[in-house]
Amino acid sequence: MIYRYNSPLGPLSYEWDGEVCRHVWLDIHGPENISNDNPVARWLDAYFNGSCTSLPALAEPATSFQATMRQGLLEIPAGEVRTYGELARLLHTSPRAMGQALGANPLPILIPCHRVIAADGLGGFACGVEWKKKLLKFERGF
DNA sequence: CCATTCATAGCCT
DNA sequence: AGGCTATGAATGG
Repeated sequence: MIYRYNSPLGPLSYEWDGEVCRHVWLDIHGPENISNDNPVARWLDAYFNGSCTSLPALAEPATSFQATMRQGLLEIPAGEVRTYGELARLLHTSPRAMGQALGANPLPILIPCHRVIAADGLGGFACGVEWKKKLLKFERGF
């Protein structure tokens, strides 16, 4: 089931199948099903409140590399950022592959891919850099 | 200092 | 298999 969540930064959608969260979209994706009675909504409530709670159950990563990347991303504390190059060295891969893998990440925000920026600037964001800017500004505010 | 080029690794068709 | 990146470092003007 696809749900809608109205965050202070704008509307977003996510798919919760009762067991795990499968997708997150940073726009209005499907029909407008508002529900606060699932782990994803509760996590989002906490997140936009500035507090950290344990993540809801997430769908298994498609590849082992994505699993590694997810692990690496979760190491980044809120409000901090890493560059693609730093993460690439950390995960023993190349910066280019990082961008590719991050762009393929189906779970933005939950997996904090917005905390990864280019060495000399913001870098890109699959759902629009506006979201990335807003998220980083929001996290810096705390 | 700005523009262009290339190496690089994982993803998609 | 080939092309495509949400890069980064090196090179040339």
